[in-house]
Amino acid sequence: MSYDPAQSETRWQAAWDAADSFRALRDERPKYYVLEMFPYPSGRIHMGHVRNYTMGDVVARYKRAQGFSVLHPMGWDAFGMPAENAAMEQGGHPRDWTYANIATMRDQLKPLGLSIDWSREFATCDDDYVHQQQSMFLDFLESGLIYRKSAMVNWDPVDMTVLANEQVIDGKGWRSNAPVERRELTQWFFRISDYSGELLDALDGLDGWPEKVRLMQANWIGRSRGLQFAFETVNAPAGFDRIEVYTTRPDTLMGASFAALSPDHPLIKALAAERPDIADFCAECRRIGTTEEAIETAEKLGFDTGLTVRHPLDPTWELPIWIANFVLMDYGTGAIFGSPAHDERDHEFATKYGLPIRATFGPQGATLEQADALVADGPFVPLKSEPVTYVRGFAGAADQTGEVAVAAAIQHAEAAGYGEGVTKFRLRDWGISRQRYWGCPIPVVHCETCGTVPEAKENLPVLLPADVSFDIPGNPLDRHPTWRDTVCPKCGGAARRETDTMDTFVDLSWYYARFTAPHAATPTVAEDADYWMNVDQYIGGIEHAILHLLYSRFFARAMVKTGHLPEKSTEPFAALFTQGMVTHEIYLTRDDRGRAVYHLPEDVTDGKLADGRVVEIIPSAKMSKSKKNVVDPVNIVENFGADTARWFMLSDSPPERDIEWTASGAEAAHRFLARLYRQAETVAEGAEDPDLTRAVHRAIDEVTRAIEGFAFNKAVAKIYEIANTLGKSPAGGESRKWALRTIAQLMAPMVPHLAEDIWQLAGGQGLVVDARWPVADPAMLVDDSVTLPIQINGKRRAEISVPKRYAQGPRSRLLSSPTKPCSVSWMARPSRS
RNA sequence: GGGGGUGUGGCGGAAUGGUAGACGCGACGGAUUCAAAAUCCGUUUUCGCAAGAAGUGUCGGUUCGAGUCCGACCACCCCUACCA
Repeated sequence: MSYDPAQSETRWQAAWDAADSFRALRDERPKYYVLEMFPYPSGRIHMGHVRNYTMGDVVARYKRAQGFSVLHPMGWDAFGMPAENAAMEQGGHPRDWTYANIATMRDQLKPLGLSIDWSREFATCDDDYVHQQQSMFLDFLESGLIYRKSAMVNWDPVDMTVLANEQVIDGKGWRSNAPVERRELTQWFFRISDYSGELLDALDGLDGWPEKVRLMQANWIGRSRGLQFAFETVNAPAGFDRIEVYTTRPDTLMGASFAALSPDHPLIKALAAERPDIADFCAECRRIGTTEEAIETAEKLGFDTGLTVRHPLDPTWELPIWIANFVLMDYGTGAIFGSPAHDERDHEFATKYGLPIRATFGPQGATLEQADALVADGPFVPLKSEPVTYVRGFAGAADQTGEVAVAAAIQHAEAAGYGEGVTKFRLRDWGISRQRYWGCPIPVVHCETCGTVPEAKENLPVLLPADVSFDIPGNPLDRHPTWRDTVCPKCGGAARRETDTMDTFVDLSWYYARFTAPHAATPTVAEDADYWMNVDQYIGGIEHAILHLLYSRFFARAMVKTGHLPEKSTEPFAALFTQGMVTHEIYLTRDDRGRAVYHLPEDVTDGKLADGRVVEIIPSAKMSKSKKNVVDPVNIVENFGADTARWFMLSDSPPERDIEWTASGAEAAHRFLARLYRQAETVAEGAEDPDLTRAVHRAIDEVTRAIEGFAFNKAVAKIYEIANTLGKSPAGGESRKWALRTIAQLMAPMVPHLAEDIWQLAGGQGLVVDARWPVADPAMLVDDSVTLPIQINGKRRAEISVPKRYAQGPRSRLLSSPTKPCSVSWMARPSRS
């Protein structure tokens, strides 16, 4: 028999199924919950999935062998636009498309031999999941966590839907790539901004998260401390006596030269109604505001309204009110004061429109004249921590840092009563309304008499109607009278259903909790959540560092508040690991017009096509269909077996870094597995080889530490090493079999099928999947005799072999020599190799 | 503009402040074979026949000793961006 992955992988998967090995059970063992971000059922699994789920599987199997009761589930992120787009393009129903894809992908995933408890599988579009999510929505609504407001939204004219700020990239829709327009719509919002401070502060406690992700979230939440105060207007229309302004640099108040308002500011809107020139300017700003060139070139546009405001520190000092396209209505108050001397943007604006530029401070020791001269050509913007000299100060000392001056200015404003210190966050409330069909319906009705009324819980789930068509853009729910028209649960009168559905990020914000009790009649079950939560290790792509993870952290808090999760689940993910992408070279040739023509990897051999043409090679790019640099995992599994794909995914590159898939690497992985299989088959007579025994113990120690540290590439290297050692060892009989069995155990998390083969060939009892993780004997980790390198002035000059007991003690000595002193040192640890 | 990260052989990458280049790929040589594939045994940082010397982006510093710590610079990558 030779290594036959097709046959043996099927066999061992059947054996695990028969033994129900991976069912997650609540018992007396300590629990371990490992979760990989679940896939969107696009239709086929790709190499990124293989890498993600292999890593999770290594952790799951390793923890299982260590005696933990492991929860390792799988499900489907099944709502979303691609299903609807497919229905539009090819006909059919999004539900059918989605469930067919799930079936295909499940069939592709299962041969990988992942230790998943498939009994917990669900899709977010399952009626049951929709039901529980709607039920929680009603609880959140009742707790005041959800509200409805009219808001300017980002409207994607192609997908005909609202986008979250986060889904707008460079002014374009994240999916359609169409320039986003602004529209005013009544929308449902989650009050995530109420939790801004908490979500930010709690980042400090997430020790198991990458620093990078914590930073990205902190920047996204964006806390700033500043002064909010009001300008008194001079000749503004009635109702606009005061204009609220927010600034993080109140210390520059004496350098103010103008007030700038957003084109969307209420005062400007009021003026625009009267004045066509202002209306025209605002329309122009809106148009430019969403195109990509505007963001690139960022030209500052302003319009002088002719109105003025009084300076808060000097009522006789009037500042002009300008409309400025760079002032955003949804940050701060939509109004600022311009301080051109100390702000790049304000300086550009003031220069363009001939507004005064007055320095508030200059370099230490500067006079008023020097400071003013300095800022004439450009703004003076030192670090806030740098001491400067205030030449137009009004609070605190003349010589102080910006930080101190800001605090003093806030104190001054509060004492004098013209303003107060406030902390603001960049984080907006989370708008979840989507004008799409294929999502979780928002369980609310609009009644003519009672207004907006939550659907009664006994009427849940509100399921999507099946008879819909996608031949015209827009939301089919809007034009489905029998579904849309309903009765008010409060008064029984005629009412209309809410036709918006929820952002799919809502579905993703609690699936990890649902896995703890996936088929329960309530969203969660206290005992199950209490036992399984939190997720001990979460694994996924860095692209979810902000949105998904931040929303989930908010959602967990909302679930704690509404009693759906225990208090300890405020932070649901104890540890997070973000894995790198799978990349591949891109192969292309040029057509007669010089345009790129891409070629599939299987069509290229040694840099040439079958017809002999040489291809251009672009190194390491993310696998993408359009560039044709994709390798289908299904083919790899068919040709080499799942273990080869898994082994390659774990070798070479550290898990957090990108890995380049190469055909030669995959073949090498396969060769190694086959060689090891042959070694296990070979019956060798012989005695114990103490060197091998020691090497095996060392391997146990090193592989264990590598897996613990998420350094799977090092674990793989150590297994290569011990396999090479075994190949050269004269050991035979039981001692050799023990070595083989131990190697099988060490490999089992990575290549579980081959591990079972070897375990069996080497006389292991039962399944290796049920074997307890081996423990290294500390006494075997040190050699009796060690080779110590001798350094002279840090350079290796010699090595000596000494009995272990002499390899202790001082590490270096300073010696005198006839010419100059030199240091001789020796390492108190054994030589490598 | 702001924030973060990374620079080590031909390549992916190893190295608790203590022998730089583990392990793998590729390449080269040999064995086996009629031949090839597969397999097995070697060699493979550079210069040098050798002894030896140099060597972790560049320049400095700390240290008996620096890929690792500190400072400056260079290059590349990622994220983010009119945030008042």
